[in-house]
Amino acid sequence: MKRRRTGASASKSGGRTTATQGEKLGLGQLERHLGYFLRRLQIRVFQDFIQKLGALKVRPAQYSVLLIIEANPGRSQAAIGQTLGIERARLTRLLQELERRKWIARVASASDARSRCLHLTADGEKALAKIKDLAERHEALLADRLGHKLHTQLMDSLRDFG
Amino acid sequence: MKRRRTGASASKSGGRTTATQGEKLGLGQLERHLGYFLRRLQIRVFQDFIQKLGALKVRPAQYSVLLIIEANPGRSQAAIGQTLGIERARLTRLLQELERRKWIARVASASDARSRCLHLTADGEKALAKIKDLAERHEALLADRLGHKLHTQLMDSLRDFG
DNA sequence: TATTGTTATACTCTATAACTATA
DNA sequence: TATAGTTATAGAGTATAACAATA
Repeated sequence: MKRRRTGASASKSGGRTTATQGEKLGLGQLERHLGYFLRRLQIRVFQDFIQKLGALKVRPAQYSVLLIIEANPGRSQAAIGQTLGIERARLTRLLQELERRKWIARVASASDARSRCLHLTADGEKALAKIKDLAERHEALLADRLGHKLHTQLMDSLRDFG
Repeated sequence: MKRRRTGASASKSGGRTTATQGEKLGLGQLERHLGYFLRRLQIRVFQDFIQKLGALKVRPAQYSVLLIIEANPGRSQAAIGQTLGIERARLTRLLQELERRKWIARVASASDARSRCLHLTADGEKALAKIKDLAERHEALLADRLGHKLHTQLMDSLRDFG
């Protein structure tokens, strides 16, 4: 018996009253939903990221925006929002925070007065170097935990759904 | 050319001024992070779930709690929270909503006066039957979109991380 | 008319802390 | 002292709507 899925292992006449410690319940139909397992793993991955990047106070969404700006300097907020699936109102606040920290600059577009072109500042590039270093360690740990084979396999499977 | 990953396809002298429509930027280092793809897919899956269950106003977290109660009637909030990784303060509010809808009942525990045992009501069982029906359609569509082979593969890979 | 970026509101979810009543 | 459940607060993320400036 490896795992107890349904058991009514009541704490009634049990030896100790250590209560509900370590008891795991059955998942029922939840066992059949990919979304559930996807969510659980995603939360674990993000929590590790947030913890590892905690010292620099960088959240996953901020990190993703910095990487996109680095890879596509001079593009508009609209383009970045569309790429990452971040709603423009949310992106505005997110970018304000990055600008407050002097990591990015928003310059008026020459071709469209409504647009603002996004760039990393020198400070931003320096900060991002550190951030990427920590992020790589995070990813390496994740690959270790999942097994490098599964890590690659999952990446390849999921990448085609962006 | 299927997808443009990095291109500097500026809208300067382009034929139309249809702007940023359909332009996708490169992901840069983001391409190497499993968490990113995990998150994107999870969001898509949940959005489809929420849309399909929208008529019944059931969110994924509520659904998961109903299924756990169904599979483990009479258990405490603490046990359910631990199983699903839902913090107890959050679970309290979530259960209050389900109780308000008469889908669950919380009865005082005989063995521990602090505890409340959770059960589905008759209404709750009826509602859950409908909900499960919609949830199965959601899962079937997901399997279709991912391909049944990949769907199974992902389930098997992710299940072992709960 | 449509789009860019901004502000504002509301709701969900997560993370805490503090409190009560029991154990 | 530790646990079960509750209340409250703060922050992130998501979903809207409305607005000004520009296309």
